[in-house]
Amino acid sequence: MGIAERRQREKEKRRRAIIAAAEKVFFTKGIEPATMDDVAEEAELSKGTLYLYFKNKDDLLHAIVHRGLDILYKRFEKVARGREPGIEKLQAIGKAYIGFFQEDRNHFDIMMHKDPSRIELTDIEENPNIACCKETGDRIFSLLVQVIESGIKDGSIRPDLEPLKLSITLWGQLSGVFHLAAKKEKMLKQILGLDPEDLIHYSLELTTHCIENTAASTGGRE
Amino acid sequence: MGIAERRQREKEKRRRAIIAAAEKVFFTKGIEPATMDDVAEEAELSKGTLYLYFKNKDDLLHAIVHRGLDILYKRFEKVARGREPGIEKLQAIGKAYIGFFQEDRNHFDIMMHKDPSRIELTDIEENPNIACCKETGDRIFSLLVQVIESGIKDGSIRPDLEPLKLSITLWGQLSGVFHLAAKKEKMLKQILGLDPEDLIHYSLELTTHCIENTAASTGGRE
DNA sequence: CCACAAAATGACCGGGAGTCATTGTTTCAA
DNA sequence: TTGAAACAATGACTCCCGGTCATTTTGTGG
Repeated sequence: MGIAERRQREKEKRRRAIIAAAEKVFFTKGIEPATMDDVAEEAELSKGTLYLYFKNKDDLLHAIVHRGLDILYKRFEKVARGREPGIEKLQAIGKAYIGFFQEDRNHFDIMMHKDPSRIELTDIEENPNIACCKETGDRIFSLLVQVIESGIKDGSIRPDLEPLKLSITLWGQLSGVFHLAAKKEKMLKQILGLDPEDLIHYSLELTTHCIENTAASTGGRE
Repeated sequence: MGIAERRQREKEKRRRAIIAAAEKVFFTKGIEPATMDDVAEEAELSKGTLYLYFKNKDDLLHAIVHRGLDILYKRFEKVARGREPGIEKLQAIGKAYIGFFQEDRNHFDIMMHKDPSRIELTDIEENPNIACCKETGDRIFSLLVQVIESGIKDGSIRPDLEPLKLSITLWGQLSGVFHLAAKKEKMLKQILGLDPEDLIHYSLELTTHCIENTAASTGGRE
């Protein structure tokens, strides 16, 4: 009885096709100027059909944000797998974020515009898509917590720091600098003569310096 | 010839009255749900009149953001005046931000929703209100730069840090944590059992520890 | 009292988000 | 083969809201 399953697959496929069309439209026209009719045309569907797959424009946007978060998470995961000291993995995660910023600017911008921190508990029950988006956000947090814990264990990170609090703080701080760098890009460059990426690196160094365990008695690896 | 001047004053007064009405409406209904008709009714004016004083809804919002920034700046200025070491003034600025967060949550929320970093060079020439908003933002930055410079001079802040870069980084980091704390308030409390304000304090401590000059040879003041 | 300007008005327009009655398509039992 | 039930797609339509502009009201000076 594979009919139901086939239908399910086709539905999933169409859903992805709509997201792909929406990305194309949102990326080129910008979020607010882009209309649902635009997306419908790009997807070669009627507008009404879009609303069979997504609750509203916002929901569609969240699906894109979710894809972005997923891509970002995969970048993080890749560099956090190795056996390096925790502090180096944290740095690598920062660099991975910069890579995402440089190479997938479209997703980055949409994520900044409609950032994942919007997602609140109350929404989750009403909206499965958002809930799934939340999961990815949580996955990022727990990855950070793991890395920090491993860093404390291997002595590369100050042992007096609380992994959970620290991971949230780091995430908030880094996002803030990215946000600033992205939104004030022109201003930074033209008025202050600063390179946004340079600023992010600066922020990373500052933070790293601040959490690394300088009093490590185990005479350093390497 | 005081007629032109009086007219000018009256215009200014009406402008402020509209902003006051808009604050009332935006604060209670929320930014997107609130309509220009709502504001017009609250201000006891016709909708058309609003557009004699503000270019559009966004412009009106910026006026409110500007007021918020101004209030915040004044708080900063108050605590940055004294003769304390630079590092302590920086901490005090952080605390002042927390005070603003607690006591003027409405402005805070609007500033987070439509953050000042939106303001780009290109807009400035077309829109005097935005330009004036930018000024307040710059005032905050230059205050930070001053405090950092004073801190380096008095030996309380690491001398190898670049005041301009640092001030922007700190501002970005702090805003990021505030943003997270505000937007994920429920999630932090309910799932992780963390108090948002606690988190901000944590972030502040972390950063302070990171920029203070521990190698100060001058055996500490006090 | 008129003429002119400045200020205010609100009916109106355009456009986009979201709906829903209708139409088209697939499945399957009789 | 057919017809009816479930499922999927449609697009004309409604509603709402930001923004406009021809018209009216108010204030000023001769």
